Amino acid sequence: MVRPIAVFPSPTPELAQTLDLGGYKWTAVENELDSVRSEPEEGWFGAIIVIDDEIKDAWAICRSLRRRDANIPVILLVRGHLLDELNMRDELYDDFCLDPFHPRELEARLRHLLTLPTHEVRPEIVEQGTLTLNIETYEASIAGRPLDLTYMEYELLRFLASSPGKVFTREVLLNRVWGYEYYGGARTVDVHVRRLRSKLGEENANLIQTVRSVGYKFGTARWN
Amino acid sequence: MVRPIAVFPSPTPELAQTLDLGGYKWTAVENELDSVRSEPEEGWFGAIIVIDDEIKDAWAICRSLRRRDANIPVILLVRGHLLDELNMRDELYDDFCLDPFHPRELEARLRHLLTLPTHEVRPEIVEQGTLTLNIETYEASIAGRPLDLTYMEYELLRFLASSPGKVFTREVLLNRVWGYEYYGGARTVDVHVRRLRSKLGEENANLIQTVRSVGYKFGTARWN
DNA sequence: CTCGAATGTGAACGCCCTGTGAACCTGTGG
DNA sequence: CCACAGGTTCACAGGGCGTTCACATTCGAG
Repeated sequence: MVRPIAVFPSPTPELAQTLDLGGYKWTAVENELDSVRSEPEEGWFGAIIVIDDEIKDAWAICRSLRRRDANIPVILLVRGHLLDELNMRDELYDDFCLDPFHPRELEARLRHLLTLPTHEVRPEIVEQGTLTLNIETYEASIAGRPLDLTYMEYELLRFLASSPGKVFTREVLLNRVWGYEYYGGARTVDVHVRRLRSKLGEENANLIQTVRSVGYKFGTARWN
Repeated sequence: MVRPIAVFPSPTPELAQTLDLGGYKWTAVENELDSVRSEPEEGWFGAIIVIDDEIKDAWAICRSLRRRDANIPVILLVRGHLLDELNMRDELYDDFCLDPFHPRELEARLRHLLTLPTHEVRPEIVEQGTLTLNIETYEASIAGRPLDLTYMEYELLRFLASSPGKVFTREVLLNRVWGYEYYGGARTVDVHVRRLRSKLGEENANLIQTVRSVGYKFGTARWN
């Protein structure tokens, strides 16, 4: 996952290390305003809020996150003597971990909360312009018109569309979408791109753009 | 709350005391079969499963609870050196607590998980289009015509129909409907799907749709 | 403009996924 | 002991679709 986790306040070295080792991207936020301003366009992946000195600020951020999008997973780090703070505020967080924490416990909680799609009430959907991909149902549609895609076409389109504008070489695509080492079938990508374009329709074929001598990218067409 | 919490295995004095002081009713269960047999008519309020000696039994109970997809909240009590057990089994529990536990931490987790209104009571009747499933009587009918389904056919149909449109892999279906680890009998799912389709009748056979290379789903597009 | 490399395009091959019928196994009731 | 129902596994056939190839077209450097 590329989306960052919001961390309040600036994490201790132990916390930063645990996040880094877990492969998570994170961004420190200093206050509620910051948690809004620093939020990336795709939204936070989750939030880790330390309940310690600045208790009021911490809860303010939680409320702010809940108000904006109830589905952002929130994990609290809380000192034992502050456990009572959680009482009557159950709706402001999803999980908590006693601080100081055991790295493996926090790791397990992060994995459980963040990698499990069950907690996401909203259907997992990728949207780019008029293109909509529903991860749960494996359905795709563009401008309301449903697309009948095969498995590989769907996977390729999803991969491209989830990083709009970014160029991928054929080799990278084979690795990430097909999942095996490059064996010499680079043209396979071309053919799938072609079928995708034809299924996207005349007016949307340029959603997948060729970058000559490099590869392909997904981009909303701004000129015709 | 009157519904009891299932506790596996028989709780230690500390655990029993924590539950009693929290005002929870609880029932000790000894094994998977017990967790089904002892379940009150209104269903369990939640479950506390200790991951310790009888690991396999513990997970079997979790799978069994998850099988009747009423969202029974499951909290694990796990020794630190067994944390790895949780890996890849995220769908089998909702929260965990390191054991030995601090009473106030467990108390907070119980309150957080059990008092939140996220866990609704299991539905008595599932209706999707012309399909009707009566949970109590195990009766199914489509367009008024009653269906004569076997137990597994009924469970499979109910699971699929309760998340219309969502695609499930054979592996997930074996886990959630059959309730065991995936050992290679994926074709079992195919055969049951085929029988379901034939019993649904010619005109409704497409209610269960094949998503090639992925799995099966119930119904068609949700978003149209 | 010319040429070579990169990409688009149509078609054909063949693997692997799924549907399907039937056998096998297990438990239950008579 | 047999008959039967229901669940699981197996073998085989058909077809979808991913891959590859040959050829056409386009692009860009010089």
